[in-house]
Amino acid sequence: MPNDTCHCILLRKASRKVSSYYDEALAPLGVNIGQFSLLRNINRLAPVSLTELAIQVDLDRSTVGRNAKVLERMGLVAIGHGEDQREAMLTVAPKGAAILKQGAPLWDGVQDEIQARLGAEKTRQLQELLAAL
Amino acid sequence: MPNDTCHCILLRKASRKVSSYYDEALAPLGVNIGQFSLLRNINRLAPVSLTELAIQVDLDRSTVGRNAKVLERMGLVAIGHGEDQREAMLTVAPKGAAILKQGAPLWDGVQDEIQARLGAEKTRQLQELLAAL
DNA sequence: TCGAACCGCGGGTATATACCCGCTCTATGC
DNA sequence: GCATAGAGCGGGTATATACCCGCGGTTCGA
Repeated sequence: MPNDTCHCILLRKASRKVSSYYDEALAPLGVNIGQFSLLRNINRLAPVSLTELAIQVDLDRSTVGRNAKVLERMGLVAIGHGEDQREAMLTVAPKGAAILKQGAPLWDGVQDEIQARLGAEKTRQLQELLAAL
Repeated sequence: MPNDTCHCILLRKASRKVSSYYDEALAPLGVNIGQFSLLRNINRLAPVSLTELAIQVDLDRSTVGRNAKVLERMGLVAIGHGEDQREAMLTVAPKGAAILKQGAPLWDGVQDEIQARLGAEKTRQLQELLAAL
């Protein structure tokens, strides 16, 4: 099996490449796809603790904590405390809600573009394969 | 389109997950899949400059430079100079060759495991889809 | 009620990744 | 031969990501 069919390396390449598509589209808003997606998840689950959010997005808790802190510095997310004093509860700030609204069509654009390029059937295949890995 | 069908986020998740499979398999050698793959590419192209290697592996030159420096610290790669005094020429050190030899069956194992799980047809589909992105 | 187990986080450390800037070396035109 | 343009790198900065450790808050059993 030749080196350039390594599933992992191909996946990583594709991941970097596709991420850059979304990053470019979202660049006018000053956020990247990782930040935008995290913001969406915070919005969906708010108020949510770091631990719960990390589980939901399938990332390490410390990673989510650091990424959330960047969003907080940007003024997109508020980090407060829950009843349990240990918990850092995340909510979307007004500025973050604005980004979500402005970003939605930009995100849709890239999404549609990719689906148009692949076609409906292959798009479905891709979703299925990625879930199966 | 629901949030959890974002092509980008799914790709990133799959990429992290699959990377961890390879990382686990290679852990006994003290290298991760990124390092192992880079080492393979250096071996394939040696002697090779940073710029050329970066083009081949589709990564930023500075990224390749930093990753190569880690491999050098590990004693797996030698970084010398070409005729052009500006060029950093990379070659695989003996210790790196040993890692390549020991790692090959470990890498094959994960590769086979994934293919067995997906089946031949879906494996082919995956390769095709990732290339089309 | 009080100590022990347990849970949630922050921060340290390390790699991965990209963009940009500045330095140095090379090549080219005059 | 020399000045200038261009190429190759290193390093700064910033985010992304994971693992581990220690601190502090909670809870529960004795």
